[in-house]
Amino acid sequence: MDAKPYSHVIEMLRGASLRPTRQRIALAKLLFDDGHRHVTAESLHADAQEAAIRVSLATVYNTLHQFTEAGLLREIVVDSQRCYFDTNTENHHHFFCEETNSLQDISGEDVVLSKLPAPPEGKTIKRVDVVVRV
Amino acid sequence: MDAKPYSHVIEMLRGASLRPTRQRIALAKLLFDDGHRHVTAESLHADAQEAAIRVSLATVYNTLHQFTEAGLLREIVVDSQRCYFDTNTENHHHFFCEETNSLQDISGEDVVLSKLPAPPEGKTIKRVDVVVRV
DNA sequence: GTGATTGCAAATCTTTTGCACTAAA
DNA sequence: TTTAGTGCAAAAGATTTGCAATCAC
Repeated sequence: MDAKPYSHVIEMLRGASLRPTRQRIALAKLLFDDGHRHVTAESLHADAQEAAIRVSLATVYNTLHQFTEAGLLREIVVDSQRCYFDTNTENHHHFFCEETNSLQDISGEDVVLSKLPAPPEGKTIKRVDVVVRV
Repeated sequence: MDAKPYSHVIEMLRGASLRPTRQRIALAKLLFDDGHRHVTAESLHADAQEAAIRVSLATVYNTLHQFTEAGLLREIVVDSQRCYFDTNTENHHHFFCEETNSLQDISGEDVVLSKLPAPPEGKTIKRVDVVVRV
């Protein structure tokens, strides 16, 4: 497997006004170099350890939240005990297997909501999340 | 406001093979006597304190889970930091206001999913949850 | 150099657990 | 009496925070 260059993640970070530090670059490469991923802070920290990247768990948490605020990641709520983050930020939904605690993307086109109620007075719909529990 | 009798919650508990103890009866009355409610363990514990019901937080947690297993409550996942429980166990969905952390029911008929993908190999759909974030 | 970022350890918050005590049957 | 249920305090697990050390610019 070819190691990809650093330039593209550095660009991405600069674009998000995030200083391209060693830790952020390494985590961004883990997250974005191999197609879409679903991670938790713990799992990404473990991946980093395995890849011999020295980064603390606190920094992983901070980084995941900064990336999410910058729109590079999306937080998925499927379990009230753990935060999941998705590198796919397009309109889409999820299968969640409660047995293995694993997520699988459902493309936006494969779910059609043909009826939806109006939001409560004075509110605007920010997002509609569909979770199919299997 | 008329105090309702105890008999109906005692029946309900017996029906669920749960011994009708003082604490369970009191919590069941708080939960089911006034229409549908959305609670967290903390909020129900606070309600109990206010109603001068002596019950520990651990018992509130245990009770909420027992009620959920018995099908009297349903757990709703909208926030990865906290568990919410809904006294409405019918097919329905939710608005979730991220500003106030409050839930509002959407009746089952008001959401129509006209397209849904097939579940992954060997899996069965257990439930489809739609959360409209406002 | 200067201010942003990091690491660590401690703190926080929600939830669970172990065990002696109490109460329903 | 017998066994399920409860309370408390301690433990556990996820996440956040404070602050000194380090790094990007």
